[in-house]
Amino acid sequence: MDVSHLLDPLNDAQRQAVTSPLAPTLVLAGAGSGKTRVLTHRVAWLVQVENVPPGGILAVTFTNKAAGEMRGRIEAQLDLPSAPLWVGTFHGIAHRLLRLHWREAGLPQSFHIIDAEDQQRLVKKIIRGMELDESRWVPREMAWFINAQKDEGLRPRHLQDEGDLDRRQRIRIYEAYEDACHRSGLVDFAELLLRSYELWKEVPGLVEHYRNRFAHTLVDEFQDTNTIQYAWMKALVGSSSLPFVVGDDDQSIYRWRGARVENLQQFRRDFPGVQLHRLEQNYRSTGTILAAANAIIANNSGRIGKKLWTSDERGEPIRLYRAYNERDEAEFVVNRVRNWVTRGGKRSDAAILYRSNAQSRVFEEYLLAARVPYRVYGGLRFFERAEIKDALGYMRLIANRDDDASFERVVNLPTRGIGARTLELLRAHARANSCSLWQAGVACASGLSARAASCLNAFLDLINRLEQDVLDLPLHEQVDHVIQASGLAAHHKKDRGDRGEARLENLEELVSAARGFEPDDDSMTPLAAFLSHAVLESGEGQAEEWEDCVQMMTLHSAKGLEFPLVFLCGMEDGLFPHQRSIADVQGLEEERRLCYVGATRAMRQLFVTYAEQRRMHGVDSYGAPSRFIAEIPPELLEEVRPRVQVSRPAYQPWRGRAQARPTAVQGRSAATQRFTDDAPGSLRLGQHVRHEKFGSGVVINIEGQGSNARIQVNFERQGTKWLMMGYAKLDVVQN
DNA sequence: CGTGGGCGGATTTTT
DNA sequence: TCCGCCCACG
Repeated sequence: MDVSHLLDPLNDAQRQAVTSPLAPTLVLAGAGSGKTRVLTHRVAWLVQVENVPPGGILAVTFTNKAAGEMRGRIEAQLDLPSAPLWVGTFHGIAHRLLRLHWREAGLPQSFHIIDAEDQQRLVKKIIRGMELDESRWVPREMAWFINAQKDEGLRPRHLQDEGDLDRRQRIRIYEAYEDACHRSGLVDFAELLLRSYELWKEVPGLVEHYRNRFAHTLVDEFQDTNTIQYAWMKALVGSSSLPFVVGDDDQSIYRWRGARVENLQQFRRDFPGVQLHRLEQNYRSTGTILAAANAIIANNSGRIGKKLWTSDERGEPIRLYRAYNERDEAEFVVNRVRNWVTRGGKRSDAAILYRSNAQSRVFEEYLLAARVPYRVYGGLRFFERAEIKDALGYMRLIANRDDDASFERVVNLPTRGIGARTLELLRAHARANSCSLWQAGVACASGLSARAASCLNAFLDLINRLEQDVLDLPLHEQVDHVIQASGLAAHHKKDRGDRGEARLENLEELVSAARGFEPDDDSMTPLAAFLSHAVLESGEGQAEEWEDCVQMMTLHSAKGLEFPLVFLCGMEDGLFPHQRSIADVQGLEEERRLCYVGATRAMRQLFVTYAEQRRMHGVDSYGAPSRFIAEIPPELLEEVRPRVQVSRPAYQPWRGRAQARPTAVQGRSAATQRFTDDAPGSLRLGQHVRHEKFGSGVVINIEGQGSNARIQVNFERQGTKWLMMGYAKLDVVQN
């Protein structure tokens, strides 16, 4: 068979990896080195050259997006439907296994998946049920604890209190949580993985069956696997199936949620004779950007080792901007974006990256003021919105009356006279009889006041009736009917204004989502399949109209993306690297990897900015420039400094000795200092000025324009004052 | 049962 | 500073 179409588009290293002999294989794939291409071509190679039937291949990723992309590219590559291949996320595949083997897994056939929010609510409910102090046993932290145990493969019975009373209590909460999940048939995300791992371990013959079926297991982003995912893969692969894993230890940024970079090294130990390939040629960035990224990451210890190179030109230097404060930083970035657009660039080619979400606000304000369209990634996603979860709550209750979380969610939404008193009674009854709230409702209807009883009965009847109404309807009509008949639609319609309207639109969008939904698993009802889909696939991009806009996101969410123009903002010690990660080496190295990820997002031009002063949580703080800046070789950097210039002739530059500010990069002065045209030609924030009466100070705010503008100056001796531009006699201090 | 004010807490995020 | 949560009040 002619395989030239398969191999021609590959470079040497990629070709080596794709055609790797049938042995355990590890591909170290640097940023932008064509990792996905290698994975998809490997699948095609296995099918077309090694004659592996597509059904014998399992490909695992972390995100639905990556899974979708891989599936699409495999289909294009093979030119046949990829249905027989199992391509999915760890969670999606675990889910599929549990649906197929629910009995062996000890789950009810109708088990439901709960998302992180549901989980936290449930944990909170349990803590309350145990009459524990919620400020001491913080639900969020307890949920975290439970997930961390599950990620390590640990059940309560595996845990010892070690004589520690706190720990003992945490284990009890974990136990109580497990009981509750069991009673209601609920499965959280970590449980999907752990349960399917236990399936391998405890059901005789099952893992052998899958081992035989999947002769090849491919794993993407291997550096992100946690303990249980690694153990799961290892158990599946056994000694007869062949693993092909791709990852980059330098891009491991999820240690804090259980990811183990060590799994890469562990893989080499666990599978002797591993074929190791390195993809080091980068097709994304300029030489300068790569040199900087390489230099930064070289400061980490214990790397497997890898050095990116490119045949691309050196390109522009990395530009460093030292802002006076976060507003100045935002203004600079916005000006640069406008500049880019003026010169014909697309807004969507520009990305503003930052360490934490809170930083987006200032950028948003300035982009808004400059009327530059933007999009912030990382808000609530479609299926996480309250109104959507309410509607799904009804659907879930229809599918499973014992789903307490959904019961509580919708029992009084819209309000129908079932208040806290009634609910407390039901909870007590449910607790006493170890039954669900629904069962408690059926049982205690008589023990309530006539009024409460009739309200409650009306609700029980409503749910029963909805189930009947919906029985023979196609999925989207089921959803529509429930939204209407439950009163949810009317409830939001009452709320005049943007918010209610937006919620109604989202509910309509839910109906469309249901209309477009294609179940991929016929062991479930379409409704059950849709509900699982809604939890596992949180709906990124749902109902998002696409416009050419500036992209804003955290460094974490930028992983895997690329942009011609990138701004790495807020590069200050304490913010990035984050204060909470600075103390230990591991934490700091992860921050450094994050910096590496950020830098390697840039294709043509990288800007690095930091603010000398930053207002956070209402307090001003003064951070030193990020230590990562100093790790960039100075010859790659060019410091951008605003031209110190006054727009109005009224301001006479003060002819004193220039106040030298410390150079941006500590201990280095090689960064080329050049005055550029960034200042809009007026007094800028951070400008040192002198007033004949108040003395010297610093401009900290500017409002308005022209002679009507007001400026706020922080005077050394007099404190802050607002001054009218037109009247104040200010001298600019050259600095 | 719904709202407003006081309080505490405030990396990073997918599934 | 700002957001979300809880409780007290109308």
